[in-house]
Amino acid sequence: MANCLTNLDSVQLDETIEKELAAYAKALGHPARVRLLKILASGQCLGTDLFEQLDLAQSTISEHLRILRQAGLVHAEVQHPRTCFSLKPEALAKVRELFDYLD
Amino acid sequence: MANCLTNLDSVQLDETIEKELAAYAKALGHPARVRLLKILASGQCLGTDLFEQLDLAQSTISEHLRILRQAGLVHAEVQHPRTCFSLKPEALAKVRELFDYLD
DNA sequence: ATTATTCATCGTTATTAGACGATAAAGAGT
DNA sequence: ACTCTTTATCGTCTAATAACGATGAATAAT
Repeated sequence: MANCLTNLDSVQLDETIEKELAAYAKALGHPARVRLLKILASGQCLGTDLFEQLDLAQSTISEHLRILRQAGLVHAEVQHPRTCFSLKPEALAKVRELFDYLD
Repeated sequence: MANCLTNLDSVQLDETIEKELAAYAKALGHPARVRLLKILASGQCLGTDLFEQLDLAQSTISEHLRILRQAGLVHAEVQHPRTCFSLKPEALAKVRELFDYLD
């Protein structure tokens, strides 16, 4: 068993961080949502434009955007009949910070 | 619609990266798996020790470990009857690198 | 008032994920 | 050969996810 870790007590576990990181990761856990974030990373964008960049039904993309919004990664500003989507400026930094928990 | 992005053509999309990042993120998308990674980040560990750190059935944790292995985040070295689990050294760096795609 | 546009939501279906207990497998030690 | 320990796998159940088409809601423009 080689030099396996003996004192696991010294590992500082934080359930809150674990849940937060997992929630962000889950939101990122689909290629379509990664693509949406990538597009939004270069500037805010209307729904119609986003719909053109993915080979999925409008309703499906809308659902992915809802998941990203709910995770706090994306912001939506309604200007009927359009909606302007944007990456939440602090979002990526927050994910990186949480990810550092694993170091 | 303010200053919404006009030329989406300039956004460089990479489907391979999107899939890779999504796959890693999916593997990270559960609090139990984040915890397992956190523990392994401080050193390799036998299954029995891991099982004590989570309030889940042994079979469930084994399944989470399988997912982490399959995602390339964790390595398992069998030394019957035990298995020594360890974080793949390059794994976290790889995730960070992929995450930079979103910048 | 009517229409056109855009995005969200609903209803449905199929697939995947998460959990558990029970069982199997694989040696190590007796 | 048998037993013990440890981890993986199986079978089952429930819940969540992903996808679609169709419909609904909200307003600006006609």
